[in-house]
Formats: sequence, structure tokens, C-alpha cells
Amino acid sequence: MPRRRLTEKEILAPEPLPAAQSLAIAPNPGMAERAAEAIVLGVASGALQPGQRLVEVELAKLLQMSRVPLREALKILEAQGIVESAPHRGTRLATFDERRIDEICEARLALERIAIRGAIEAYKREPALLARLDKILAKMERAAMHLEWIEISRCDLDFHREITRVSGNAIVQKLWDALGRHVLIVFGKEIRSERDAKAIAPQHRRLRDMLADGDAEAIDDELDQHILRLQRRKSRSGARVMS
Amino acid sequence: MPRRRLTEKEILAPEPLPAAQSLAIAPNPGMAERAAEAIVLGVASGALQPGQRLVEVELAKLLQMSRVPLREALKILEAQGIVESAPHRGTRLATFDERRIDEICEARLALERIAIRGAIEAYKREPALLARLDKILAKMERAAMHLEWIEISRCDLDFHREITRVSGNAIVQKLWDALGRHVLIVFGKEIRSERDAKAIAPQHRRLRDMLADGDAEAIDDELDQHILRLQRRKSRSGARVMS
DNA sequence: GACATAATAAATGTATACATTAATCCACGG
DNA sequence: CCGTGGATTAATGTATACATTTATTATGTC
Repeated sequence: MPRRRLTEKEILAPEPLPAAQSLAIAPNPGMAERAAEAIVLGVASGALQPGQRLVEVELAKLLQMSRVPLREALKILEAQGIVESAPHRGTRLATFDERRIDEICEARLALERIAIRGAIEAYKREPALLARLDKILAKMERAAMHLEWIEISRCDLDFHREITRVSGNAIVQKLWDALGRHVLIVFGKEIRSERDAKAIAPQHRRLRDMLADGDAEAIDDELDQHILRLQRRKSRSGARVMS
Repeated sequence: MPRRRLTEKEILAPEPLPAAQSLAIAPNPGMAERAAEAIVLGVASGALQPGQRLVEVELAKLLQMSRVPLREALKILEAQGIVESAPHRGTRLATFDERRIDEICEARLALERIAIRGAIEAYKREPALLARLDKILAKMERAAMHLEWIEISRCDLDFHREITRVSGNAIVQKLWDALGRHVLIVFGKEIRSERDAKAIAPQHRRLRDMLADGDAEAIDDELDQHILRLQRRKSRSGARVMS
């Protein structure tokens, strides 16, 4: 008799999910992830304020979904430090004071230093990957032209996320995804002058060119400047502290 | 007439949650967080295997809870990179190959370097905080005596988490909490020789003493050794790769 | 017999309903 | 008038039930 084809393949996994290298971000995010992104954009755009309490039924109504996927979104954001919660006491947005901003920049610099090293090697092996950076840069320049600030910030993040992605370091990418949301919230509100908006794209284009050249040392210095520049702007803006 | 006490306090938040500095980990974790911890321990103890698919109904039955809090736990773990998922295609545990282990160590070193700097200052200001480290060390030594490996690993993590905590850097702490789960999974299985178990506590005690002294440079070197030692052990163990 | 297609089954995604907890309000007593 | 205690209300936590989608099996045709 022919041996029955059991569902044994289930036991040891049918396939490593999509072909993409593991830990990659889902190209087709589920409801919870979309809700999380919407909440972050809500803070970045000012619709939600740092420190504000998030009542589940209200938010669910706003986002036109049930409480179940919303709660999943809140758990994601809590794991990333965007919101805080205590059992039976609700959830509220974190606060972002000057000290927190310093912490974000410090951690970001440490992670991106790691990612940059891997990215340099990757671009050396496959220069074709630079095309993706160019595409993001083009979008950024368009956004800068129309002064669409949150779109500029998103392109900024996409640029650095792309670098983290090609670096092939999945752990750093995960950590950076969390950190990136903090960056979006904090600096999405800070870029508000036309001068700043126009300055961002050239900065990134310089970084891109250095990545293409592959001079590790020079890039490290440039990255320091690039990230710390944000910190300095924060200082200049003075009392602009977020609740 | 006496003005009615509206619920207006709700609008601008009644209190910054518990008194603890914001972003601190909840002392009384909810069901989802406990489930997430249970899953991680399950992997560390070998009850769950890397790469394995996690079917919600089965896991929920195992953990004696409904699918709702379990799904929240899975979202947390996905945000931390412990599991991967695609919409409608389920969730599976990540895999931990040698490369991944290197990434974990690299990121960990970067984050702990930041935390150590803050911790040194904190211990200089408040030496009393060292008592908490001593308490953890005592537990670690007890666990080492009885060769309880996963307990040793948890004490190891608690030790470093405590350092991150007193550093006051909430962002780094959040990122480290995620990373710590990777560390627990990867190295919870690696510490299996009696010699290694006995060596860990003295290592940490040395770190503690250096923190008390406050020599920043020496600690940085020691930390490098401390973390990279794990990486070297991994190399020695050769083909011991996890699915 | 092999391949394409349709039917079936299983697992995930979402919504609704109920239970539990904490915060608020009001009454009572000091 | 102020503090204390219990009742009320609102929000969170969980379970169950249903909808949707994917994977598997079965069927028919070449």
C-alpha cells in the first residue's frame, strides 16, 4: 500500500515564510501594524499629543476598527517605547522631553554605525542596490519642493532604513525600526523652516555618494555630523519641549 | 451654585502613570507580557524550537489562555524580532544561526556601552544602588551552585538590565529588553558545562566592583571582554547551530 | 499518469459580548 | 468642613463566535 502523505511537513515548517531574509519587515502589513503606524503618524502630525491617554474605544472608532487589532497595535507600540501602559490602568503616549531626544540620538548613532559598516560592504558587492537609495532621494526632493514636512521625515527614515536593510543585520534593523518611530515623532515636528527642509535632501545625497565610494572612515564622520545636527537644532529651538 | 467638577482632568491626564520614571518596565505585567515571557522561556528551555510554526489555538491551550492575549504576546515578540509573521500565513519562531548570534553580540555591546556610561555616573551619585546588583549576584551564585542554567541566564540578564535601568536611559533600556530576549534564547542553551556555570558569577562580580570604583575606561574594556567571551564560546562549540 | 481546477478544511483576522478592575461620585460620620 | 467608606460608572481584560484567507485534498481533463 502507498504510504499516506501525512501533514508531517507541518511539523518542521513548510517554507521559511516568504523568500526574503528572515526578520525582514512584512511588505503587506496586517491591521495591527497599520494601526500602529497610523498612531505614530498621528503624533507626528499633532493630532495626538505626547502624554495623552489613549482610550481604546475612542481610538478604535477613529481608526475604524475593532478593539482587538487596536490593542495589538498598542502592544507593538509599547514594546517599542512609544506608549506606556499598566494593567487595568490604560495606555498613554510617552512623553518626549529634551533628555529623551538626546537618548534617541545617542542610540541611533550607535545602531547606524553598525549598519553603515555592513552597508558599505553590501554596496561594494552590489552597486545596483544604490538605485533604491536614489529612488528614495528623488521622493525626498519632491517632498522638500512642496514643503511636505512629514513626508520629508518619512523619506528621511526610509533612507536610513534602506541602509540598515542592505547591511543585512536583521537585529539592528529590528531595533532601528523601533527607534525610527521615535525619530519620526520627535523630528517630524522640528523640521518646520523652509531652510531646513531644503537642506535635508543634499545632506542625504552626500551620504549616498560616500556610500558609493566606500570610504568607511569618512562616512562615519559624516554620519556623526548628520545625526548630531538634529540634536543641535533641538537645542537651538530652545523651549520647544513636547509636553 | 458651586461649579461642577467636570472630568476635565481626563483630558490632560490624571497622573504620569506610576511614579517610576517613564518607560520603566511594568512591575506587574499583564497577561500578554507574561505569555511572551513564557514563550521565550519555552525556546530557551528547548520546549519550543527555533523556526517552529506557532499555531495560535495550540499555544493558547498550552498557556491556558484565550487567543486574544496570546496574539498580543505574539505581536510583542514580533516587534522584538523573536517571531516572524505574515498576514494570514501564521507566525513562526525566528531562527538563530551563527551570523545572527554575531549580530546580537554586536548590538548588545553597542547598547551596553551607552548604558554603562550612564550607570557609572548614577552609582557615583548613589552608591546605595549597588545593593540591587549585589542581590542579583547572590541569586546568580546560588543558581550556579545548583547548576540551574536557565536561572543563571536570567540572573545574567537581570544584572545587565539593572545596569541599564540605573543608567536612566529609557530608550536604551527598551531596546535592551528586546535584545535581552534574544540573548536569553541563544545563550540559555550554550551554558551547559559546569566550568562555564561557575565562571559567570565571578565575572559579574568583577564588573560590579569596577562599577563601584567608577573607572570608565577599565569598565569599557572589561565589558568588551565580557560580551565577546560569549561569542568566542559560540565559535568553540562548533557545529552547535540552532535549526 | 500528470497537470490544472474546484471543493474542502484549517488557521488566521475581526467583531461582539461579557467579566473584572480601577477610578469617580456621593453619602455618611467625625 | 474634611476625611472615610461604599455605590456607581467607565474602561480595560478576556472569552466566544463569526468572517476571511490560505493551504490541502479531491476531481476532472488532457
